[in-house]
Amino acid sequence: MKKSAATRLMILQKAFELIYAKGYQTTSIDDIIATTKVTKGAFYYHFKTKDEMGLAIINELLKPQLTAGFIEPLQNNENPLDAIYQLMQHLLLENDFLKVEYGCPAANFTQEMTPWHSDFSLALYEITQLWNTHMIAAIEKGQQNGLVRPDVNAQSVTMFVMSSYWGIRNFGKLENSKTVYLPYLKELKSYLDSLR
Amino acid sequence: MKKSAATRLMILQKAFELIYAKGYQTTSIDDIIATTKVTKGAFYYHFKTKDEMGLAIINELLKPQLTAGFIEPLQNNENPLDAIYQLMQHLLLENDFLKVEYGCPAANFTQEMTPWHSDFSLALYEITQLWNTHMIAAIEKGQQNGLVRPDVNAQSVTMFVMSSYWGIRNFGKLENSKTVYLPYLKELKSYLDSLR
DNA sequence: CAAAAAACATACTAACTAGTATGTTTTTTG
DNA sequence: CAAAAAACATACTAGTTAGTATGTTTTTTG
Repeated sequence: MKKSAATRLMILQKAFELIYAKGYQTTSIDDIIATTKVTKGAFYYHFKTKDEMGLAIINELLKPQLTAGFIEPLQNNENPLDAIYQLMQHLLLENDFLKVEYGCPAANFTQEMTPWHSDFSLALYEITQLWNTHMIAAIEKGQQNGLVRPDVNAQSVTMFVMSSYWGIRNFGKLENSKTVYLPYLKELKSYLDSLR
Repeated sequence: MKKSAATRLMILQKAFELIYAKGYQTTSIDDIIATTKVTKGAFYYHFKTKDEMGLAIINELLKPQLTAGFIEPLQNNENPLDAIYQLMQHLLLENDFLKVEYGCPAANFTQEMTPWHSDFSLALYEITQLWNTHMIAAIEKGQQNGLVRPDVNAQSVTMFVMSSYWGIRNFGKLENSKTVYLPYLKELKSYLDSLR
C-alpha cells in the first residue's frame, strides 16, 4: 500500500497543473487521465468524484504549500513589515511554483467555485484563515517589539495586504507580465513603511 | 430594426446575470435561452457564437457601467483621495448592481478567461486601463491642487488601490458577507490618509 | 399592399461530460 | 505460494454542450 499513494499524489499534482492553468471546470477527467496516463478505472479508484479530487488538491497540495511558502517566512523574521514585503516580493517575482499568467491558485478556486460549492468554500476559507491569523499574529508581535505602530489595526492591515495580493495576481494574469508587479511592490513598501 | 436591438439587449442583460452568478463556462446557451425565453434560432441570429456574446457583455454592458459607476465619481470630487474612498465604500456597501456573493464581474471574467482567450483578455484589459488612467489622472490633479503629497506615485497608488479592490471582492465572495469589507475600508482610509 | 429582408422557431448533430459496470492484473498477507 | 484484497484497465452510458440546417413568421420598405 505504498505505490498507491504515489499514484494518487501524481494524479493530484498533474491535475493541479492543469487546473491552475486552465481552470477547474474546463479541466475534464479525460484531460487528467490523458496527461497522467492512468486509466479512468484507476482515477476513480483513487477519487470517488471530480470534486473529491479538487478538495484533495486544496487540502493536500495547497495547504502544505501555504504553510511552507506563505506562513513560515512570516515567522522567520523579527520585523513583520519587512517579512511581509520580502514575502510578497518573493512570491511575485521569484517563486516558480506560481506563474504570473495563471494567477493565484487559491484565488482562482475561490472565484470559480464560490459560493456554489460549499465544501470548496469551506476548504478555501480554512486556508485563507490560516494565512490571515498568522499574518495578524506576526504584526501584533511586531507591535509588542515596537517595530509596528501601536495604533495600527493588525486585522485591517492583514485584510488589506491579502486583498491587494489576490488582486495584483489577477492583474498579472490579465497583462500576462510581471511588469505590473513592480508599481504594486513599490506602493506596498510605501504603505508598510507608513505603519512603522 | 428596433425591436431587434431590444431583444439583443435583453439577452445580454439576462446572460450577464447568469454569468455573474455562475461563471461564464458553467452558463450554457441552453441556460440562457431558458431564462430569456428566446429560442436557439433567435439567440444565434443575434450572436454568431457564445464568445461573441461574452465580448458584447464586456463591451456593451460592463464598459458603460464602468464609466458611470467607477470613473465619473472620481471626476465629480475635488479631492481624489476622498473620491476614491467614497467610491469604494459605495461600490462595496451600497451599489446594488454588484453582489457580494458574486464578486467583481470584470475580475471574474479575467480569472476565468485569461490568458487563454486573447480577445477576452484584450477587452478586459481595455476596461481596466480605462479605470486605471482616470484614477491616475484624478490623483495627479489632486497633486497639482496640493491635496495629495507631491512625492506620491500616482500610478503605483492606482495599481495598489485597484488590486486591493479586486482582492477584497474575492474575499467577500469567499465569506459571502460584507463583513470583510469593513476592516478593508478602514485600512483603505488609513492608507489614503497617509498620502495627504 | 406585395416583395424582400429581418427576426425568430424547431429539430437535429457530433463532440464531449462525469461517472459506472465489469472485468483483469498486481500486490499484499497468512 | 495461494488466497484475498488492492490497484488498475476497458467499454460503455446517459446527459449535456455549442452550434447548424432548415424551416416559418414578422417586420420593413418600395
